[in-house]
Formats: sequence, C-alpha cells, structure tokens
Amino acid sequence: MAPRRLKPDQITEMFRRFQAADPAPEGELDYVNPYTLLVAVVLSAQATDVGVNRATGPLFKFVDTPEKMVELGEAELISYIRTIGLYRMKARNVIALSQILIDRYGSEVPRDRAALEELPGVGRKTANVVLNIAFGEPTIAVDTHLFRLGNRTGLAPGKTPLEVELKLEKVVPPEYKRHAHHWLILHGRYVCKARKPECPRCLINDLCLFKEKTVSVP
DNA sequence: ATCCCGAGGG
DNA sequence: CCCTCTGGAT
Repeated sequence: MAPRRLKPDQITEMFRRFQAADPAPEGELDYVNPYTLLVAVVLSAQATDVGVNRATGPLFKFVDTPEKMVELGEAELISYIRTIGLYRMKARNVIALSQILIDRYGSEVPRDRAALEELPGVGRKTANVVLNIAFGEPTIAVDTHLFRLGNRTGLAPGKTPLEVELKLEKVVPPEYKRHAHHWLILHGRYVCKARKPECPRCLINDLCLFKEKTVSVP
C-alpha cells in the first residue's frame, strides 16, 4: 500500500512549531572541537548519548587531537570506552581514523563528505552529523530516530535511511534544513519514542499520520 | 543478512 | 527475559 505522506503546508507548519518550541536546538553528545565531535559520533553507534558522554568526559580531558589519540593507543582507548557497545571495532576505527587525519589532512577534520566517508567507522549518517554540527552545513543525518519518524509521521516515508534522507532534502523547507536533524532527533528521543510514543503531549499530533496514535483521555 | 556488543528500560 | 540505543563493514 502506498504510504500516506504529509502535504507541503503541513510540513511547514510542523517545523514552524518545532522552531517556536526550540529556536536553537543542540545535540547531546559532548565534544570540545571538531575532532572530538567526530570521535563521539563514531562511538555513538548503537549506544546512548549518556553512555558515550560518560566515557568521553575523562577521555577528551586529555585526548583531544589525533596525535594524542594515536599516542594513547588502542588498548588504552579501550579502557576508556569498554562500557560502550561494539567497543573493539570502535577503538580500532578511532585509532585508524586518527592516523589518517594526521597523514592526509594535517590533523584536521576534512569538510568534505567523500573524505569523511572514507574514514573507517564513518558512514553517511556520521558524515552528515559532522558536516552539520562542526561546519554548520544544512545536511540532514538520518539515524534510527529520523528513519522511524519519517515513516511514522508521514513526513518522509522510505524503505531505507538514504531514501528517507533524500526525501527530507526535498520536502523540508530550506530555512528549516539546518536544524531539522536536531528537532527530529530530540522529538524522537523524548516524545515520538520507538516503543511507546507519547502522542498526547506531542506538539504535532494533529498533523501526524501515525495510525495507532495514542489518544489522550480527558 | 549478519556481526559487533555493553548499558539501561520494561 | 526481552528490546532499544544518534551504524558501519563484511
């Protein structure tokens, strides 16, 4: 069956409300510079931001450059991030990625999608987050939250994250693109949750096309 | 499609 | 016990 989708004026209204409620949304991953942001996002795969911040707090206090990370080494890095899921692969990727930044990019985080996606542990979603947060570009990173909301609300239905991203690129009004990722991710994290969406206190529940919408009982 | 892989919630 | 959490590589 063809997925129902919101109309342009409804989408504009949706983002108008998001902006009114939270004019300058921010991500919840802690970082001190573009490099630590990149590391934090790599570590955040299949992990909670709280869990990532707990590990990166002590780490970034001393290790905030690619050189210091390579010097720290994989085994030591693991001692910091052992409480995060998938830590072996992540530690290996962070060390390798740091060495590549030193060798090819003068220890800077490249402001370039292709260059970012060549780094181990960095895919399209991570590259989009870095471009958006570190460099202020209007990219819309589609993670598990955006993918769910795009389909559930009718904002941008798609079978894959990339499909949802390209559709968002088309339907989100230009003036809202820069913050679309943050608004949607925060909404997905606290209100439009995967398990038990709290529709009664959702500020766009009258626009949303979710069929099993929970209704408030007066 | 499957693996990686710990913490927290229900 | 079950599932989910700002995925990526094979």
